[in-house]
Amino acid sequence: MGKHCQWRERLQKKGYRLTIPREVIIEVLRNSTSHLSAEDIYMELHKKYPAIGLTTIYRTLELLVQMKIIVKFDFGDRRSRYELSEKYGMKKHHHHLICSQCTKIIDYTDFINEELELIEKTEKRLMKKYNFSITSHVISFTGICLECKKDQT
Amino acid sequence: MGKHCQWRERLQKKGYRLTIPREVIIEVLRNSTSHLSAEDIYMELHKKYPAIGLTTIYRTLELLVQMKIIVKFDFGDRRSRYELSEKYGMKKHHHHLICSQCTKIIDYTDFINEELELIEKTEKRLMKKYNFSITSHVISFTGICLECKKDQT
DNA sequence: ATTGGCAGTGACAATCATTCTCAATTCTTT
DNA sequence: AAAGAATTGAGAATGATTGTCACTGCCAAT
Ligand SMILES: [Mn+2]
Ligand SMILES: [Mn+2]
Ligand SMILES: [Zn+2]
Ligand SMILES: [Zn+2]
Repeated sequence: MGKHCQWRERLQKKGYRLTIPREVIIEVLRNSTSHLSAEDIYMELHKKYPAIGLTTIYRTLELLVQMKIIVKFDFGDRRSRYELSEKYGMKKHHHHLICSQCTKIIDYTDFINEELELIEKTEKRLMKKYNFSITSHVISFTGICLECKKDQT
Repeated sequence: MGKHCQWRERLQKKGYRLTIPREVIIEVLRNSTSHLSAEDIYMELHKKYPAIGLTTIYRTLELLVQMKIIVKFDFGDRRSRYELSEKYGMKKHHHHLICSQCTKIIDYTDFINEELELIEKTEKRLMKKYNFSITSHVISFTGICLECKKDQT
């Protein structure tokens, strides 16, 4: 229950079928807390569904991105990573802290109010000034995480 | 004059040599207003310096990134793109507007004061809370640019 | 000025995520 | 059941990036 089920209707309304691969790929994304790559998903599924091929994973992810059911990220490790979008998953909108040493990624959602207000204000200003319809934003901070700091003697 | 020349000393201090490819690659980046890929740079150089190979471009870019003389970006078109970093180029720190239709990228530098203050404040808060040394941030807004909006009837 | 060592280089091969192709399978609708 | 469309998987192809290796040029010590 809740909106996290509506992706099915959304697909069907556009004439797409509900298939096992689509079901299971979304399920994997829902049950994961991290940012999965196509291959991560493939390996996770392969245990229970050895028939599902990597090509299908890629195709499905592409479709889901296009339908805005999931979001595609590029964290600089040369492979795309995916998250359920806020609307269809349980995760709240968040920003990222990326460790440039170990590539670990911390999601943070505990914005202060000013932060949200300012982003909104900035988006409005930019839309007007550049005649640009903003649909989403990505904010990430890069640096060195605690563990990596310790490691470097 | 100005700090934009100090990259030479920076390289030499670390024992790296000043070579033609390094000189020219930085020159190309300096003279460009857009975000160049390795191949963009290669093609630009190839006219005047046909002897410089693509491999060298990649190697040099990697070195320059590591020395923080340039910055590597991932805009989602599956190739890395590079900019002189604020310290060594003339470009001011900026954020990005990315058109998801035509992949055009607008740099904007006209922050409002609140924007800069809030980023600083947020960085401080995150560093403390997550024990994370933040060295840089990337902020980009994705959407549809004016031209693309017109095109879609 | 030679020599030895090592940074720097370019051609080419290898890698690896992603996309393409195509024949086979499954749904949906008659 | 049959037609037509959507979906699929295997394997080939693609394309950006990285690795290899023999070669070149620079510099310091002789
Ligand atoms: Mn995330
Ligand atoms: Mn830029
Ligand atoms: Zn780390
Ligand atoms: Zn556009």
